[in-house]
Order: sequence, then C-alpha cells, then structure tokens
Amino acid sequence: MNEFTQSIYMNLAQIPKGRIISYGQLAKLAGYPNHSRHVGKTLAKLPKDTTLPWHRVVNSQGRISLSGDSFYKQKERLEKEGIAICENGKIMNFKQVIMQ
DNA sequence: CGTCTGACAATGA
DNA sequence: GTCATTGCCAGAC
Repeated sequence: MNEFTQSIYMNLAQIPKGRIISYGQLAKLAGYPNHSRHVGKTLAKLPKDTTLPWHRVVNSQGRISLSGDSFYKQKERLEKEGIAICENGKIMNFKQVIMQ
C-alpha cells in the first residue's frame, strides 16, 4: 500500500451516493494528475468485499470501462443508487451525476 | 534495462 | 454520435 493508493482510497470513499467520478478526476483529486490508468489498475486489485464505492468510477466519456460480469455488477450497483445506464454501458443522466 | 500492458484522457477526423 | 491516435505512468516480465 503506497501513498498513491492510499490517497485514491481516501478520495473515493468521499464520493457521495448517487454521484460518480471519472478515473482522471479521481487521480487528480488524489494529487496525481495523469495517473488515470493507474487508478483503474489499483481498483482492479480491490477485494470483492471492499467497502469502497469503486462502482462510482467511470471513464471520462460517461461510460463503464468494464466488460463481462464486472460490467453488469457495476451497472446494477449504480442503478441501485438511482443512476440509469444503457445496455452498452452509457450513463443516461451523466451530466447530472458526474462530479464537477 | 527495454517492452508491453492496462477498469484512462484529450484530441481530431 | 463513434473510432483512431497519441500521451501518460507504474508494474509485470
């Protein structure tokens, strides 16, 4: 667990329910701009039973970057928080739920 | 040490 | 709107 990872977790934990954030924004908030890719890598290592809201992280185009089972898992979790998502992973009310 | 990879982002066609 | 290209950086090999 390094400083980068720690900071990512800290900021991610503060994303309110019903809101989402992009990988780039999260990295930036954590104080590491240009580390968007590493954010995804870090989240991928999280245990299944983590309490962190990893599902509130999407790419800058407002769509889910996952595929297969993980995709549906994230989709369902988000819809449970009131965020509508298309079958193709596109977030409907993206502009309303994305962090600004 | 050189290369490749990835839950990405910004830009342009 | 979508797709391709380029830049990015830490880890794996």
